[in-house]
Amino acid sequence: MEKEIANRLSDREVRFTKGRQEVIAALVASDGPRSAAELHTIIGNKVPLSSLYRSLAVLEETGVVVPHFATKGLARYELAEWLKGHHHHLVCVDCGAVEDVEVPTMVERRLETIVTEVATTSEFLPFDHALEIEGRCSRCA
Amino acid sequence: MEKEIANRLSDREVRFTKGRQEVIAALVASDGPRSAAELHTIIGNKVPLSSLYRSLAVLEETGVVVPHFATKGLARYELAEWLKGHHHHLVCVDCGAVEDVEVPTMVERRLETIVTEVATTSEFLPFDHALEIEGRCSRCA
DNA sequence: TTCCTTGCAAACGATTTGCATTGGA
DNA sequence: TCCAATGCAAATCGTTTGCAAGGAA
Repeated sequence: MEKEIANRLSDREVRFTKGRQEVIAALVASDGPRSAAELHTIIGNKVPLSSLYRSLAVLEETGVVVPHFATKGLARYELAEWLKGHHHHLVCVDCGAVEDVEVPTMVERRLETIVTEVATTSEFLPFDHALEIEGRCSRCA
Repeated sequence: MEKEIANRLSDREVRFTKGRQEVIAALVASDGPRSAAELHTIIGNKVPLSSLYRSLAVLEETGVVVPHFATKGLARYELAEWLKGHHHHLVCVDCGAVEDVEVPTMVERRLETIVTEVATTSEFLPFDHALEIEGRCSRCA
């Protein structure tokens, strides 16, 4: 996976520096989106936050990571769909943790059908959808 | 609708002051969630932002409004479901505007089925769900 | 009077930026 | 060599809070 990312960056003449590699490694190891502060901790406080934000900005512009906003004023980042596959999120209303869920292809198809149906009733051109399931995670239940 | 809100507040011994009424009026007139800054403009810059935030906090605690986070970590508020009904959102990837969509009951049922199916495969107790449809709105298309 | 609410300004946390320095092709 | 990437500190943005003044019960 780091290989595909390296190629993507080099195609766009963007360097895959050490700092950027650490961000990617941290995201690959995560089972859900992570905020800059969380990544900062995971990486071990080596990389200053400002550099982390800069790495995330570059990776976002290159289409490698994508921001996600589910809980109060915090951007969390995750690998783009072409890297980690299409998925949805379980958002804990108590602790704010966000976890990925894979949805079986069959179910995903039904969901796409719904999205199409909903969008045709409005003047809106849909490209994507996100299903956020809110509830309580196993730790908070 | 303002009547139901007034009752809810008085039941909880919370005053329905002029500032709070203006926030509600602005939200009732909107077709999607609105940020504090947007409400500030709609209301006409009369109410200072800090008071607006305080009104929103009280209305949120009383269950009259709910926050929504779709773009750039900006909080946008809308009337709670018991007031405006269950609905979903169309999020424009260009301008960031968020608009409500009503989903026919039949379709909504299918969506609930999907949510239940997805959640049973994980240790997660779902109470609610939000379907965000990302695309381009009629103005940006 | 006694709380609750407001306005203003200052404080806050998350994120961004300017600038001088470092590092890679 | 030369431009991009970094670290640090200061700035910015959205949001929150302390405090003194205003208003309702």
